[in-house]
Amino acid sequence: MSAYFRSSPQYGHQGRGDVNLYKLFTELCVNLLREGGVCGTVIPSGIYSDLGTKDLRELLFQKTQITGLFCFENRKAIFEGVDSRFKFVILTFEKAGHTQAFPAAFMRHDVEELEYFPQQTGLSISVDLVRRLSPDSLSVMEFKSETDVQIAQTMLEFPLLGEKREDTWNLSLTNEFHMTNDSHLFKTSPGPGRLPLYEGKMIWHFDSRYAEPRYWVDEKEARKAILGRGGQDYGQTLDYQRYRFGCRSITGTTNERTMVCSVIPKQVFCGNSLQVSVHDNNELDEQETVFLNAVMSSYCVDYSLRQRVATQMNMFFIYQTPVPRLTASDPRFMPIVTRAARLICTTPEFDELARAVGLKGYQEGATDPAERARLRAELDAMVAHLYGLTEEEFRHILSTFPLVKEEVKAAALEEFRRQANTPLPALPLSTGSGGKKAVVRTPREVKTTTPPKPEPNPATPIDRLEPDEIMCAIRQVFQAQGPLERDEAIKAVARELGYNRTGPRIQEVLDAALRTAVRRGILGNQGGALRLLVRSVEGYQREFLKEQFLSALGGRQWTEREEAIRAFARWMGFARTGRAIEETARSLINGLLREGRLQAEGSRVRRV
DNA sequence: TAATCGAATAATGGGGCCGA
DNA sequence: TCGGCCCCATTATTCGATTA
Repeated sequence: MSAYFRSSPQYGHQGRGDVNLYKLFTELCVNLLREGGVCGTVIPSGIYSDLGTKDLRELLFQKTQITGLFCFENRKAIFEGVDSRFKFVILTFEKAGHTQAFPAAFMRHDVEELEYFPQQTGLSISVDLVRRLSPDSLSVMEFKSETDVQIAQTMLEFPLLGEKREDTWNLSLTNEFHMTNDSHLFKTSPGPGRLPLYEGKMIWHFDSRYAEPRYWVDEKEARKAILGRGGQDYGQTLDYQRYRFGCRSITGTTNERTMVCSVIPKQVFCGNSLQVSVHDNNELDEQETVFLNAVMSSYCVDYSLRQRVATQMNMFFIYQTPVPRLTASDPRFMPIVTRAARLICTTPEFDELARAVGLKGYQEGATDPAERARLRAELDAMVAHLYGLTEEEFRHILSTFPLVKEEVKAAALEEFRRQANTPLPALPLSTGSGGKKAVVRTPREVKTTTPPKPEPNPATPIDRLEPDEIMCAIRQVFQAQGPLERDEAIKAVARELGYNRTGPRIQEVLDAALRTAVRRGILGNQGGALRLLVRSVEGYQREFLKEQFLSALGGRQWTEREEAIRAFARWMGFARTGRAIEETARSLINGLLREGRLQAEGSRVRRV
């Protein structure tokens, strides 16, 4: 049966995964429609989230105009006998043209709401945004408000975790042992030569002993299984002998937390309900593992994943999460690492890890519940700042965790506010009253080829700074701080550029730069205060961007495309030319070429 | 052949409701 | 007030399938 469907030309968009009636049916609907015909169908939510429906989404985006994606949860037993957490979609589309944006509503409980959809409920999601958020799967995130879209775009300033980078660490996940396929290896009692088998339920945030193990594995047998039949065991260090990042693969969006992860001790094996990081190519060192764990444990990342995941924390979801991949060369790195390490390293098995991040030993781990709560609030706030979120946005994120205690959320928010006023201490470790100060090791040499952020040289006179460098500083400041009066703004930008005093010359230059920023649509003037107009490049009108692109290009000289894109990004104040900017700029170039406002020769372009 | 994803099904324990 | 029962949240297990 499945062979028939897989080979049928009329079912050419079924993609990977199981043959599934609703998938077949959806494609059939598209095929049967005449041009201009419309279709409405009730199907499982997998249509917008699963990897196996990627091709179908592509088909719907390209061959139809989607007129509605209304998703409801079966909480109120709209379909009897179906699990309450199962989600369905009422999908409507017209076979005409293609979809640029579509109205969507998620996690509704009452079908009556359909009456007001999409006029009064729901929001518009652009296909372009879907492509940027989920380049690998085209899965649609479950946005419930414009704030969600905004936050997603802000977070997208950082590279997706699955993107392999030369200049920083990378994450690759694996399932070590399969609970079914490898069950012959599992013993039900500990013994000499046996190591515990960790499962998902055994961990919680910063806690790798949340429950006791059920199974043990003979180390020799396990090594043999890991190395496979061909692999030689000459005593080499395998991943289980390192500290690893591990996360639960069984989860749910209505659970207290959706992303549950921790650093796993050495000398344990992991079942497939606990996916772990791969280290055999030095992808991640110990400090970076701790850093990754801190970021992944945060409400920010969890919130992002909750909008994608159903019940399985699949790897492709994790790989499509934007994560700031800081290294020890960044001043914000160690404050996060040391705090997270104090939460993780509370037992002797983490002594080595504690030392690797600069603590004296596991004795410096935080065991007092109040202190642990404080450290967690600090970490969550730090990560929220790292992502460049506003207080409103962070508040919104916290509000999407109804099962988390109010006081925990309040502490995180309060800490967020405090950190907004007081920059983070470089050496964080105040271990409470009477506690000893920890020593932080000098950051190790990082294997970065390019420094993550070019530090402005404070010695450079302001007149000699590149104008675009000032634009980037302006965007940076407003991204971090929100609306500012003109005078405050000048001071803040000056500080960002490394000037401690704002003399008359600096004031003059920066005042002019702020006006330029308004002209370029970076800032807006609202009631006397300046504020960031648009956080990321896709918030702009396309026509406006085309003008800006041409302006950034300057005269009629030939410019390499790459260089032109970079110049455009700086012109708009974006210090990093991320994927979003890159894609937008390429599309602008194509548009301008079509309109004859730009000409191309090989890889170079110039104004006409 | 290992890695990975997807779907169906199930066990368990707590909380709350309800009738005796 | 108490016991039974159902719902919900949580945490899986198992099987089927494709793809690199």
